[in-house]
Amino acid sequence: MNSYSSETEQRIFDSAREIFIRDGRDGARMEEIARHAGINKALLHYYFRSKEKLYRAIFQQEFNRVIGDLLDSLPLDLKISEFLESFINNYIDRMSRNSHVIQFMLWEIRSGGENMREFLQDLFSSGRLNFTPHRVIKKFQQAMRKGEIRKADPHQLLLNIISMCIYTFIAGPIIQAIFPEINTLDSKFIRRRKKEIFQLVWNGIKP
Amino acid sequence: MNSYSSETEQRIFDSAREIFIRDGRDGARMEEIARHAGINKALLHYYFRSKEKLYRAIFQQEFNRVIGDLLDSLPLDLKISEFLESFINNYIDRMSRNSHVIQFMLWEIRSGGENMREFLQDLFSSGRLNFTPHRVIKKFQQAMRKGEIRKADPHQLLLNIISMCIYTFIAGPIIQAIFPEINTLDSKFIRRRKKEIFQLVWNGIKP
DNA sequence: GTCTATAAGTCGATAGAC
DNA sequence: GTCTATCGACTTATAGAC
Repeated sequence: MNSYSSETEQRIFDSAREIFIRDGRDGARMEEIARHAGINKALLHYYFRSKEKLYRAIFQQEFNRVIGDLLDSLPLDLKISEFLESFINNYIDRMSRNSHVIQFMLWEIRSGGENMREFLQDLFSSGRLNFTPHRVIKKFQQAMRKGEIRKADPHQLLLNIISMCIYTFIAGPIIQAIFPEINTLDSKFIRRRKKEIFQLVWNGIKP
Repeated sequence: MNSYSSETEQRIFDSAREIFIRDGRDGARMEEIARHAGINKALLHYYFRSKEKLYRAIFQQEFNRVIGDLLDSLPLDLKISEFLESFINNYIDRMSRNSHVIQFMLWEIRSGGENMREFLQDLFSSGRLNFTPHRVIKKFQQAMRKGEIRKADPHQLLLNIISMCIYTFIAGPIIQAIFPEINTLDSKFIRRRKKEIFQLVWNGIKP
């Protein structure tokens, strides 16, 4: 996987990732990426022909890492309540680890999202995921048929759960501006978040 | 309120808003704003001394409009189930009307969020809101004491509701990439969204 | 592969005429 | 108030030496 043709290329990648995530596609400066990597601008263009190409490379790598990490290895054969709890815990843990990258990707979404669409296509069609949103939908539908949970729109249910898991990591600073006593990255807050989301969901859909 | 010293100033504002929201602070170009307003760069600097000042003016205006619109005029004296339904319906309606602005503000949040903190402070201390997050928290606490809803962490409950109301408008393009059959801005989807959020919440917390 | 130097172009801002 | 013209700083990208 992460085998680069040289150590320099790896250093460029690391620097570019950090600076693109911090400043965005337009705010990032090639000179700063070079300086941070301990080289100069010319060498940057020797490895990646343009800023755009470098950006796309970084974006794709981060996208696959985060989304892959997110969708991979979640046990679909658990009974529904345990599955939900496991799903929520997993999702929140992975989000809290990647909150800065999430916001970086949101910016990309805004500028059309063609990159995201393309990369998602790649990821789903690659077959290297044992876990896709569509399988979760099917699991919900099965549980509803068996009467293990109330009948509801399975897509809306999934969106509800994902919304609750992800939003505090997107809007952290604004939440803290309104409620100064909350620190959205604090481990205590995160633990409570998992518990309260699961309780609301489970009470909301159990038969 | 919206009384500008001239029609030109108004045209500048309209153009700047559109382009800042579309391209962000760094991506926006003064020349394009000028051209779009039917004037030239020099006149832009005649009215607003710098790009930064123009940006701040736009941001503050949009921020106050959206947040004010959001927090204003929500009946706190309804009984809790009706209040929740009204809150969710209101929130989603206002979000769907302002989804592009929301994403614009999220980008601002990322770059530190000092602007947001400052403007929020202004808004809450101005006293011109009859509705604040803290009052919602108090309403939840009251309802819990009276046994009208289950006991839970009121901050977490509010975050849960807001998350569900807002997330689909932030992540629209990625949701559509995964589920092509969903259009997050379609009025049918929005109506179903309101219904399913309320049902999950109410089933989740009713006594 | 890595560097210095600089081309080529863009952008924010201003001077100065009307 | 509005324009043309241009400055000066910055940015991406490349040429060419080593």
